[in-house]
Amino acid sequence: MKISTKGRYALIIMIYLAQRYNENRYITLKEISEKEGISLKYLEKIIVSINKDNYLLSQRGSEGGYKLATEPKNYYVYDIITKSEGNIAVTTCLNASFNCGKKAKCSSYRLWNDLNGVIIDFLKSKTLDELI
Amino acid sequence: MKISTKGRYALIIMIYLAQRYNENRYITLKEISEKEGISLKYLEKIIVSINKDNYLLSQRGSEGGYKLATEPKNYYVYDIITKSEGNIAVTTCLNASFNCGKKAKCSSYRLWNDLNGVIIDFLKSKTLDELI
DNA sequence: TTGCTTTCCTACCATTTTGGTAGTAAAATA
DNA sequence: TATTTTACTACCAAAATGGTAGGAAAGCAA
Repeated sequence: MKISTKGRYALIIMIYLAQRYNENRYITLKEISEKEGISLKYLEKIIVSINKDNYLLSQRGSEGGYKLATEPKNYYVYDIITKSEGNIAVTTCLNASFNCGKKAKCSSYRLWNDLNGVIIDFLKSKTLDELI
Repeated sequence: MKISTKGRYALIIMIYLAQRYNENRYITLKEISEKEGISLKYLEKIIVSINKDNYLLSQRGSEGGYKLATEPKNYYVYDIITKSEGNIAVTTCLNASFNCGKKAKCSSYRLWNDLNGVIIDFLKSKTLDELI
């Protein structure tokens, strides 16, 4: 029942970028790595998964790095976590591919589904601008 | 970000017992194992962790088994899950032993702490009688 | 008192997930 | 052209997950 370091570090990266949104510059992972004390190589791997569908703006070479593509208020924690962690369903039995043959009439299933809803609602209610 | 089979099966066991609370008999794990299609040996291991502090009534030998010690409405899903899964903190950084040196001023920390609160409140609001 | 049943207890283990590291290619800039 | 930085691929050790196996202890029935 844990959000792993992928999700946690992803949020740290995004908060770091959001706090510097007004500086309007590309921020290197090297800088984030040094300031936050997280391995550069691991950050690289994590940001690649966040940056699917060009969620961020990125630029290679010197003076390159990453920055938010739009204002912090448009970035939902829910999206950051699902991009970095993948499916966050609270039990495997919530996955469509899981087939125990009694979902509709299973009271456990309904409970986990409700809990999942509560978690998703919470994460969707939070944006980066609330966190900076 | 998952509740493992331990927690899921623990809840299945408890719902099974709760549904038969009025029969006022000891129910064997063999019966639950066959009805729910879960390995007997694994259920044994799981129920031992649930049954800490005599959370249930148990009896060995023939005509033995397990039953609820009190009415289903007195069993909270929160207790069932924490007994079977252990600490359910949503991130490792919520644990007291985790020391990054900036908890109070960390906006990520506050977010995870709030999420954790939402989850705990939900699980504490559900009792077995609501699930049967 | 002898089986049989059922919980209780301790080990063990294969597979998957987590939390990274390493190396290199490609692009951009100075 | 050298340097910087992202982008991509492969690998790996340690921990967690999801069990299995074997037997001891206790209680009931015949």
